Amino acid sequence: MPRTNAYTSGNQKRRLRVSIRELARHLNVSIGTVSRALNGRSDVSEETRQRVLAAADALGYSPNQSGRSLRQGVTGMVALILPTSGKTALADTIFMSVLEGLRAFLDDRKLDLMVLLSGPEENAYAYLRRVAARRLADGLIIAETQRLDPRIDYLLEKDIPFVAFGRSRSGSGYPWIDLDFEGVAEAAVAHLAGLGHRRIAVATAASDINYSFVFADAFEAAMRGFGLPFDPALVLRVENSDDGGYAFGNLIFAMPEPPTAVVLVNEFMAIGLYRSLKERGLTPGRDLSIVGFQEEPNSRLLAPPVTCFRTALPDLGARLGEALLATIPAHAPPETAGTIIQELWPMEFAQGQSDGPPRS
Amino acid sequence: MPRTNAYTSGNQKRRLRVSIRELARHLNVSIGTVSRALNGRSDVSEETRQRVLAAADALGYSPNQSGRSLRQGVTGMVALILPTSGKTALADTIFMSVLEGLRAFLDDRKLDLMVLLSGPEENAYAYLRRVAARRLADGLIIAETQRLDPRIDYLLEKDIPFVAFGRSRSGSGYPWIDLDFEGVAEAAVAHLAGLGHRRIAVATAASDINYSFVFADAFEAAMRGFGLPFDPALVLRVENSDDGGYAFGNLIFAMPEPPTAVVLVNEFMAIGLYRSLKERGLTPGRDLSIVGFQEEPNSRLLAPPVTCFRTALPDLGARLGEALLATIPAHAPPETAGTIIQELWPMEFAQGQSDGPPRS
DNA sequence: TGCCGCTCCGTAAACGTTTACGATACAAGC
DNA sequence: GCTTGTATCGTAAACGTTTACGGAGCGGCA
Repeated sequence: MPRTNAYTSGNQKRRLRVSIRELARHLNVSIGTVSRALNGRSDVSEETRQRVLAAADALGYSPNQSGRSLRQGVTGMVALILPTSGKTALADTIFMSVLEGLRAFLDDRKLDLMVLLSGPEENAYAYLRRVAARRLADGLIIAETQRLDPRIDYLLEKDIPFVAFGRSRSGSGYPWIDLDFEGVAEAAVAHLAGLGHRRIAVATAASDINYSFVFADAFEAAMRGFGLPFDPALVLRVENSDDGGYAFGNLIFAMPEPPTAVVLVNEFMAIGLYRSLKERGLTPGRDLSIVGFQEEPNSRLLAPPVTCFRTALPDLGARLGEALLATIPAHAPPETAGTIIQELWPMEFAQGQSDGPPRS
Repeated sequence: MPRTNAYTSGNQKRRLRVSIRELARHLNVSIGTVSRALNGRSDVSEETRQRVLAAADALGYSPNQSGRSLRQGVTGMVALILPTSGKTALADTIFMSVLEGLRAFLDDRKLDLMVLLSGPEENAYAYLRRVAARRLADGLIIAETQRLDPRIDYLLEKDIPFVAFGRSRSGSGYPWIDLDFEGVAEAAVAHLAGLGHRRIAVATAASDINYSFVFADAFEAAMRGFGLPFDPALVLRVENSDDGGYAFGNLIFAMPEPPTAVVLVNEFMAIGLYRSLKERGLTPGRDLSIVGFQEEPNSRLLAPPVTCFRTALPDLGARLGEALLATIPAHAPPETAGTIIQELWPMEFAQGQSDGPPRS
């Protein structure tokens, strides 16, 4: 197929795309020299380098990425794969902050970040396979790890560099960063126990996301650790959204003996829970103590402000970048090359006004 | 540099990546035949095709995207470039819905969507140049178009297929989809005028985003059109966020003669404005009529619900995809090939409870 | 003069595909 | 038997880079 260099059909014919070959011909030098000049190698005279740079600018030349990565075996890109679950608003706001930190981190290292949307959760695995096999990126970041996550098994088997945002029971020995759900559960229970609460409920996510199990287990361990009575009926798995929090509220107040305090696995739920309380004429912090998880930008709207655990999400994003790069031979800084980073990310306590001593 | 096919250093040596050449050698056929078999061409016997498919699966072969796009001149990807402005929450929630529609649309056509984050607004142009020149994607979608947007000039000059989400004064004859700000402004003013309001303020964005000017201008035209007094002091440009809405509230109530109704360019502002009203003991809909723009998921939390104009964002995303594909020769469906789609996207009125007749 | 080393540049191979073209084998038609 | 057509496959070029290697030119030194 003879694809001659296309011209626009307009009156001023204009070359669509100039290759390094044409640039070299235009300069009367070899393409090797052009490449060396553009890539800042030393074995080219300063004079020709300037000539090349000037001509490249004049002709609007820029290297073709496909040719480049084909030859070098490296794309210079990092992909983050995000399930765009319809309701799971986690992708929306919290993640944007993590993303910004990650992006800035990669930007400093001349790498580009591309976010790929895998669509609804059930397609996540199929999508990953499609994308990973094509080697669009030098490394992958997967999010919202499931309790058993076939993506992890696949990536391990194929030896594709990746880091997981969240743990999983699948595979082992792979890099991950996860929020310190255990630490939060313990600190939350300690805080509430210190206020005098003994009957504490927990709201965790109903999906297969790994942390929903981790958090529930950690909660139980903490309750027992502090010598509080643990009632399995007070561990409720609801939808991971504000609607889930609303449902949670309805559930606990339908109990013969409602809890006096609750711990939420995230703050989306706080929004709905507040709504549920309001409908009953109850006040957060007085009639029910609420401790949330990661601060969610929109929960600033809530009054009274939610007592929660939080962290600097952009820093977390940057750390994800570090963990990923350490597993990519071509991009790993010498000091961390080959290191497998597995890290629980600490959260700090932020006192709000949604908690207090039990009322009765 | 002889990069022999690498092996892992583990005990069970495993080929990292198998190329079409090795697959062909393993099958004792030519690489041409393998390629034809995998790509579903007709000039290969059904028997060999099955053999090839089986072997490809067994060896875990999948084609290298760089080689593929180098040869074909097409990447099969579409890039959406998103400024990740720190405060402009527009990127966060509204955009996710548009994205999902766009993703599904492209997915049906075997194209992949990558979202690229250009960082803070001031870097948007530099980032676009970097990314566009490398031809990572067959087409680009740019968002948050500025009043004068150098990105558009650049893309037009380089003949790179793109569609803009939002109009601009830069360039012309390029495809875009934009919300019907003019229609909304007129309908909003008509609605409020019908309720008896004469003194109406508008809150628009303080940034250089194009629609903030369009909206303000359309508002003025509508006011004059309905024979209402137009007071330039009632056109306020505030930060495009809930904080901006809060500031807007403080501004109008500091006026000697506050407006009785307001129109907001988006609903983030409604959140802050409600806060401002609440602090003054005022009630939306009774003390101040509020008409918002695109419904924002989190504004569901507001009570009373905001009267606003909205639309099905995923459909809009799909339309963006159509407009883009029409400009990409390799991907355009025959019926729209070469068409330049420029479209104002209609919004529909949604009656809430944040408006009513003026009080005094 | 002969040799060495350095600077600069050209040559060509290689990365992994796709695909136009030609070659082969075989069946069908005269 | 010869020609023609069809099905199937191999060959090789091409996409746009990067880079190992070698060669030319030149100055310095013994």
